[in-house]
Amino acid sequence: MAHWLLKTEPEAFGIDALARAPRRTATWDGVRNYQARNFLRDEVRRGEQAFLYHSSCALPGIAGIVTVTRAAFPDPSAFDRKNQHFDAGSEPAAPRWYAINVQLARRCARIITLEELRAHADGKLRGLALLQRGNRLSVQPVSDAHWQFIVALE
DNA sequence: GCCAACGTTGGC
DNA sequence: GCCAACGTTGGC
Repeated sequence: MAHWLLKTEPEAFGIDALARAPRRTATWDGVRNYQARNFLRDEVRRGEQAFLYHSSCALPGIAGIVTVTRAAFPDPSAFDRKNQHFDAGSEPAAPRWYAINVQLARRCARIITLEELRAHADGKLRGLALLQRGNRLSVQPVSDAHWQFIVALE
């Protein structure tokens, strides 16, 4: 099974909000980047796990692990005129954007910081998408080797 | 199809 | 708030 990394801004929806959600489950919606959309739509499978990464905050890093409980389905927020992610170009008959459902598997004992991950950028974490220069993807693949190494950092 | 302008992301 | 990097838009 593949592994993933999902970015979120904790002020918008972070691990605390997920922990409080019913069944600790939420719809991962609002992705409006085609490359990230393609990962969601074509590759992310039910039962796979992902790191939940906090960005644009005081301590950027991996905050926890989530399990995908529902594979891709048309992103409802794209159809909702009142939603900030509304996209008139996406229609139910031909959806442009996709969402998944995720459930919090567990919090990390501590935030595994971007700084710490970066310390291994030329070693065990060489090639990790998160560490690529200019990377902005909100859905990223994580290799098995990288996954195991990062889990062990905790 | 090119590419400049613009908007967004996200670390610092 | 700054700014580098990237994606998207739109004129041509």
